Amino acid sequence: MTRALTRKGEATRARIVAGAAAEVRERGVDEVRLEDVMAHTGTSKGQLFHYFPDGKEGLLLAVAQHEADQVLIDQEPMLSNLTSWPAWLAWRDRLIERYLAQGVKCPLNGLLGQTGRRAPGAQAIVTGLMWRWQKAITEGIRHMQSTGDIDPDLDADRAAAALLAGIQGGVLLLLSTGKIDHLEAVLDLTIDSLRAGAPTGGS
Amino acid sequence: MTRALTRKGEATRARIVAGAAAEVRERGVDEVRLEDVMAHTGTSKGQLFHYFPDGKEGLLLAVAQHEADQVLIDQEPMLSNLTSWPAWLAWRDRLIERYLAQGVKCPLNGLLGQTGRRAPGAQAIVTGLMWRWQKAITEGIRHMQSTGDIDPDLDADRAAAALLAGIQGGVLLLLSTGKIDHLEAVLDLTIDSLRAGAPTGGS
DNA sequence: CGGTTTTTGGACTTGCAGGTCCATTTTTGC
DNA sequence: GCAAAAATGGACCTGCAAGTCCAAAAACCG
Repeated sequence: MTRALTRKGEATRARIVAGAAAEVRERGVDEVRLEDVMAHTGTSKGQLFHYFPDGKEGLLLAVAQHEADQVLIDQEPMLSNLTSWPAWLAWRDRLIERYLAQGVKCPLNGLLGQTGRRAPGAQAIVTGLMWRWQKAITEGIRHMQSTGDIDPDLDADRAAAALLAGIQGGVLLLLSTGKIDHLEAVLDLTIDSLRAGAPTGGS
Repeated sequence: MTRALTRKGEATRARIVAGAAAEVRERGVDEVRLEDVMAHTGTSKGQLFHYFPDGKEGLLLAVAQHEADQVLIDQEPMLSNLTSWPAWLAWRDRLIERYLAQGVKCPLNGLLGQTGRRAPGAQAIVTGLMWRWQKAITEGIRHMQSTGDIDPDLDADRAAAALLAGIQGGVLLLLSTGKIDHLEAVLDLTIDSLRAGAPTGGS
């Protein structure tokens, strides 16, 4: 665990991870060859195995963590601020925008389901990401409940789970069909549904 | 296109596809070697390339089609019969049951997103599956609208898109986390939401 | 400085899995 | 039954990509 990385070393390592991540986004996990990474980052095989002694697997794991973190970062500060309906819509817009821009190049498409089976570590990364994501949504719902904008009787965690699943599915369908419609529909209808349950306008 | 397959030939071909499908479910798409298929189906390399001249790619394509069809078949007759709330719940139960049993072994996990990029044909298979699936849901919603059980003003296609996305995400999360909670939450909450919008009990 | 450790480059090895080929056996259809 | 076509078995080829190794260069640190 004690790392002996000099400045330069750390920079190189970071460059490799970033380059590998780009390569994964571009070609997909299974299609990435170490040579691609080397070419893309201007490094040699010696370096790759110097910084990632476990070889490709270790590198991909680092990439996965890097990308997983990025997914949540990209949603900030909206995701941590779901305190009003306009804020929810702003988050919605950010999601749409982000995934529209990303298009087919999902950095985690290989991770979900498949890679989870590969490395036990990858499983943990995905699970962790989903866990954090859902937790943030739950907190948003709870806040809206505290302000009376959402029915306090609603199971916040369950609703967050459903919304998260919807988002994942929406992204998945974006990946396979190229259309963002599903993601949009999920976000709009689910948020509407949350609003509808509010004590304000209900039965 | 002119096939010259004898009885035996057809049987062997089917055996290969079925065996390969099992193998894909078991090990995942990328981890399947032709030798695995050969061992599992008691066939030789000559046979594989005899029935699938395009090699692995052609075989996997056949497997994909086979599995995609199965996904919808497994939901019958419920999926084509969403004509009452109990019927909807029966469908829900069937989905839960099916995916609970299937667990991590999703035959299409490699297809979604990733393989879609690989073969242009795989893309079409997934898109086709999603299209048919969504269409069936849409028809269910339309029927419920016709009987007054769902608000006629609801955009059935959009609602179906959202539900489909939710299901996909639920399955995805089942694959990565091993828990069926997300799928359950999506189904229950979405169906509830459809009911809530009904003219019967609404504002 | 100068010894030590880290970083870097790249040639080389290795194993594997997809794909080719052809000889042999079986089935078909008349 | 017999010729043609299809089915089968398996040896062989081939290319690729991960991983190994070591020697040279650069950075670190007292």
